Amino acid sequence: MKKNEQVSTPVIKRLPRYHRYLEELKNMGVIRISSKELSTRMGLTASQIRQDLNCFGGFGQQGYGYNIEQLYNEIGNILGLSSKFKAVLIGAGNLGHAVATHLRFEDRGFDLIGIFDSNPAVVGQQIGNLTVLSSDELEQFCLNESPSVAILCIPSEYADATAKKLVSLGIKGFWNFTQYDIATNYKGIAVENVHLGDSLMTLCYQINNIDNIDEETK
Amino acid sequence: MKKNEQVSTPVIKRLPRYHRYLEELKNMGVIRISSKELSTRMGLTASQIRQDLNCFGGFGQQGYGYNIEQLYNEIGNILGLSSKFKAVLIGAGNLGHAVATHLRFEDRGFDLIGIFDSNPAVVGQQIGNLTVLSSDELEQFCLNESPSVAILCIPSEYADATAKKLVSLGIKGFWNFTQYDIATNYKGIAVENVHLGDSLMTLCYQINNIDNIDEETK
DNA sequence: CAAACTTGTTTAAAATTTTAACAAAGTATA
DNA sequence: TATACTTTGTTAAAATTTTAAACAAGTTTG
Repeated sequence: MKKNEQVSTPVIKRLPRYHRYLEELKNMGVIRISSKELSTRMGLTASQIRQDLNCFGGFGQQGYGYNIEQLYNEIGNILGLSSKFKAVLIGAGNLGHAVATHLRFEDRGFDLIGIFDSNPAVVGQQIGNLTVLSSDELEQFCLNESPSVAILCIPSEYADATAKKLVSLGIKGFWNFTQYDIATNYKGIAVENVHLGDSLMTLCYQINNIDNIDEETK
Repeated sequence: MKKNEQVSTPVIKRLPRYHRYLEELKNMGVIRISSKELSTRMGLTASQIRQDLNCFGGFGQQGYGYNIEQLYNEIGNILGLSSKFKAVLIGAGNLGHAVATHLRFEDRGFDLIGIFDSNPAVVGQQIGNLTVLSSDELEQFCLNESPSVAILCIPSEYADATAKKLVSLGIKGFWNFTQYDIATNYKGIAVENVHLGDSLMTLCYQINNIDNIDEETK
């Protein structure tokens, strides 16, 4: 580790991407790579890669480049992927169900330990190795297990109240799939707002303006 | 409409958020709002809102502010939400299923007209008012229906080949839920990469660095 | 009519990204 | 071993983008 300064958000957001490319290279059996070659693969400049990595320390070697497995592990450490933050999923509808089964939480610093829904038709359902519990049990569950993260897959109108309640129960981070914006500058609370609807609208804009997009790339 | 210059990506990405807040205000029956009040609600500056909107024209009135319904409609027009781009969903696993049922495509410029999967156990399944078709039928379907958008909810290893094939079949935009990065500077192709895994890793970093996050907000 | 608002627009400041450059340290090779 | 080559870490500077501030001009309101 090197600097004590605040690392900028754009840099942080690029780390998972580096991690992905390095994982792929690792799986392909590649041993080492230079910032130059990685940059052409990723569509960045070598300079940016070196500068991003240098926010955290020097992981490469002059004349050699980066050892892929080592760099992969280093970035994993920076992201803290070996954490085991306990997570609860609130809302086990279609989306919640998919989120619970689709993401590899264990590889990304989380341990999904509880799923809750208010719909009696869903309560009791088995998802992965968890049984959906009633929302009525959420409070007691939090007192017992002290999860640190909540994944919100509930209707937007309940988001604000639910988030407030969860904060009072000790939740420290939200992965928010509702349309509601959870304030990102809440005291000591971490928030990732996903907002799939926004993404879809952005795509709509892009398609409507493809000519301009081309213009931009020139 | 006003300027011919290219509007920057961050501005575009904020439009759906404005749209959301205005929709909420509209539903609450509020008639008008000033950039000042909207800014405090959204946690932005009034200046930024006025400058963002001015990329597209002047929709307000001095001394009055903005008419909420009018501004809501204007932003909808800018985004092109009344388009009816034909969309196909590739991959009807948990995630694809959720995406198909959870998003209100009609309100966001799209019309989901086909769902495809290669798993025989899934083909024939009913999702909303659509029946899952076999991937073998995709090509013919595209030739018949000419969809302009593809939603990718398939394993990452098939993403590249599938995207290439779809482009050759006339697809103009991708909503990509795979881990693979679809090149965003492809000819005249629009891409929205969702990358839920990246988002989760970013959340992990944030929680591991909550102290620093607080520091940042000071 | 005058005071209070609030926009559209300009100008300035701040932050971020990109590019360039290069000494130092390693690798490869003869 | 010596020499040429590679490539990092780091600094500095330029370019771009984003954010904020400021204000004239037009509206509303009492």
